This record gives sequence, structure tokens and C-alpha cells, in this order.
Amino acid sequence: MHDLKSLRDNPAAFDANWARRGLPPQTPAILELDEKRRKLQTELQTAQSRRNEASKEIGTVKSKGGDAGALMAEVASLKDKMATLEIQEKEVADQLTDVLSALPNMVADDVPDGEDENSNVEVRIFGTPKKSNSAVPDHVAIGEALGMMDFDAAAKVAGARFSVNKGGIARLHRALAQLMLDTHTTEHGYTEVDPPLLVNDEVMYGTTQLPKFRDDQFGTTDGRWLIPTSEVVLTNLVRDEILENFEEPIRMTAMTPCFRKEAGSAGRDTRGIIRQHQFYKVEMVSITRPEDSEAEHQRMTECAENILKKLELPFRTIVLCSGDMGFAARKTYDLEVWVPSQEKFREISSCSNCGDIQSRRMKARFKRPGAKDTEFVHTLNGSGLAVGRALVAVMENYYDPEDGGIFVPKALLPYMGGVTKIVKAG
RNA sequence: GGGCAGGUGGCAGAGCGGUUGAAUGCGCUGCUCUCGAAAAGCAGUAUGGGUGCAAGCCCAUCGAGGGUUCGAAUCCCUCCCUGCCCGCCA
Repeated sequence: MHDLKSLRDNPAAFDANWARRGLPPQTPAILELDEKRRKLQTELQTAQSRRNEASKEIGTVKSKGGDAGALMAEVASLKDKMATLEIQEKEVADQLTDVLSALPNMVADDVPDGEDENSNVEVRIFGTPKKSNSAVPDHVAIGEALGMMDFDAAAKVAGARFSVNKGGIARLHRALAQLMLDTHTTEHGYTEVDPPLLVNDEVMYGTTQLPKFRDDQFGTTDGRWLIPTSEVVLTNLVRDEILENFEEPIRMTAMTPCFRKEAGSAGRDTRGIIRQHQFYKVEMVSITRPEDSEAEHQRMTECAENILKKLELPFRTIVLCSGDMGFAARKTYDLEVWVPSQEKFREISSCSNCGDIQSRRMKARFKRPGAKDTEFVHTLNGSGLAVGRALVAVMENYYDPEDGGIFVPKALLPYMGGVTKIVKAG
């Protein structure tokens, strides 16, 4: 949702910003609806006011035993008028809401312009991608050779875009999640949360999955949704709140499965576990005051980077251009890890500052000491990290061509129960 | 799943058809008193929206959505949620 008041004051700025995402001017239609709505509302409120007044008079007259017939007739005619106005007002208001909730967030000033991923800008790079004389097998080949990844079994029980990991690889996956959670909670100041994985419509609307991205979501037969990321739940924990004494950012992290239909991704990344209907992700969410969100965004991105540094995986950080950013984001940093089999950097984390677009939808506010009015908080979210993709990166970057095994990264040793290398059983 | 009891302001808790956006208490803010503090007294203290230069005025909101009525926090219907008991089950 967008701030109608400031849109009224400066429609040109809104259109100019949306143009950076390639959208045609939106404000003429919005302002027309807005004006129409306010006119109807004022008219309706005038009628309601008179109705309230007349009803009070009727009460007074009746209590004195007088005849309130004329007043009652007046109210009766007002009611007809009000019923019509109410319907019209609701219709226009709904249209306005539909238009506004389908429009993406304002792009931050320092985001580079561009149409697609080709205009994204590398901010920094860590480590050196391993050069190999012979091609490194991909994680599927490695996992299947070890007998620890079984995609046929996954297809049998669930279908395409699912996986079955076993033994050392399953443990490696769990160890990665453990490292991430422990790092965020003990070193980065995040509070661990164990949230519901099924949520209602309002929550999905709050973080902008609804109404626009309904087709990407798995719904349940009783009207709930499987979360596509724990950002949805964590962020909505402050919905409908007015925070008092709110100074320091609220920081939360969670490790949850995520469910996505990948409706628009047919044919992309069909091999392996890069893109599946179900995957685990450690998420970071921060709630801040408006003036703190920029710094928090940098901080959060560094928290995600720290995990890759601990794992000693080569990666780069890029800032997404205006045309490549997600719907809710004002600004987004992606972390891309080196995937040797593809000889490419692939996205493993996305950290976004969503400004107040989610908080407006969620009615998540705070009040400054002594202030009369409430303000909307800012919300940020970032993957810290996608566990499945981290597994791919570890498998391929720590692959030992000598025996087809996988060395365990130093940072994961505490979680592997003495195992230093994953090798084929027996 | 069955039965019972409930959902009111930051909290507790009245109200059960009319002037109640809502008594009272607690909390919080300001003032008075005091050398200061406490106590006491006085005043204020919801959210969203419309309108206006402003002061202000107006509308909506007592879990949500419908309905009855001139008028609903109060009556009726549906749904949601909470507590307790029974049943079932990781």
C-alpha cells in the first residue's frame, strides 16, 4: 500500500519512480478514484451525521411523549440515500485498494536504473573461484555417486522438484542450518523464532504475496497458505501493533521449510536442488524506525555474507537494478555464491529493505515518546542463507576429485560429530 | 469433534436498546503542594478517516461480517479466536 496523502501532494514523483521499474504513469487514475471516493465519503458522512442527530431528537421527543413521526420519516429517506452512497463508496474504495495494492514499492534513490539482471551492479567480491582443469561434476552427480541423493525416490513420493537426501549429505544440510542459526543468534543479535508454517490471507497480504502473487503459493483446503518464506510469518509478528519505546531494531531469525509453486519457472533449473517446491531457508527479519533501515540493511547483508565467509565459499554481492527488484523492495542486495559445475555465481541470498510498504499493509506502527501521531515501521528481510543452495555450494566447492568425496568445511566440523569428510559408504 | 463460558480503551473491569467513544480502578503525561521525594489534589491520556489556513467540526471503530431498529457495545444470524470439561491424537 502507498501513502495516498503524499501521492496527492506529489504525484509526479510517484510516476517518475514507477517509471524506473518500467511502469506507465499510474497517478492520474489513482487521483481520479481518490477524489471520487472522498466526494462520496463526505456526502455519506453528512447524511450519517444528520441521521445521528435526528435519532437523538427522536429519543428526546419520545421520552417526553411527543410525536416523532416527521423526524422518523426524514431518517427513513436518509437511509435510502445512505444505502446507495455506501455501495458506491465501497465500490470506488475497493477499486482504489486494488490499484494501489498491485503497485510495487518505491525504488530507493541510490539503486541503479536498468531493465533486467544485466544492469545489476557488483558491489564486492570475496574469495577466488576455484580453477579446475577438468570440469567439476555437479551436486547431483556427486550426491548420486555417493548414494546420498535420490531424485527417483523423490519423484516417486512427491513428483518433480523434490529431493531425498540421505546419510552424510542430509547431515551436512542440517549442519549448515545449525551454523547459520547459531551465528545469527550468538554473534549477530537475532532472536530465534519457531513459527507456524501455515498462515492466513491477511498475513500473506501484509507481506505482499497476496493479491498479486497468488499463483506462486500453495494453499490448503481450509483456506490457509504454506509459507513461501518465513519472512511472511516473522514480519507479520508486528502486524496491528503500535510499538512503544521503539528504538533498537527488532531482529528475528528462523529456519523453516519454504514452499513455492515456481509457476513461472518451467524449464529453469530443473536439475538438482537449486529450485524446488520445498526447501529450507534460514531467514533474517528486522523491524526498524525509518531512519535506521538503511544502516540495518547494510548490517543484515553483512550478516549473510559472514556465513559464506565462515564457509570459505567464493561469492560476490550485487545490488539489484530498478527493473530486477522484487515487488516489495526499495533496495535489494543479492549474494551470489560460486557454483563450480556451472562456472557461475548463483543467488544464495537476497536482502531487501522494504521501507514501509509492508508495514502500511500490516498496520505495524510505533509511537515516539511524547509524539501524538503514530508512524509506520520499516521492515527488512534477508536470507541467511538458503540452506539447500548452500549445500550445493559446499558439495561442489569442497569436492575431492580423488575419491568423489566432500571435505567438511572447518566451520561445520562442530556439527558433524567427528566426520571430516563425506565418502561413499562401505 | 462434542459441551459450557467468554471476546469492551495500555491493563483490569462496568455497561446489556437512546444524550456511552464508552463508568470505575490501575498505569502513563502535565500541573499544584514540597528543600526534594512520596502521598494527596487537579487536568489530560484510543485508532483510522473526511473537512478546514488553523482552532475546530464531523464520520467510523466495543473480535469480524451480515441483519433487526428512528437509534445497537447492548437484540438476531454466520464466522473467527480464547478459556475450561469430555473425546481423539503426534
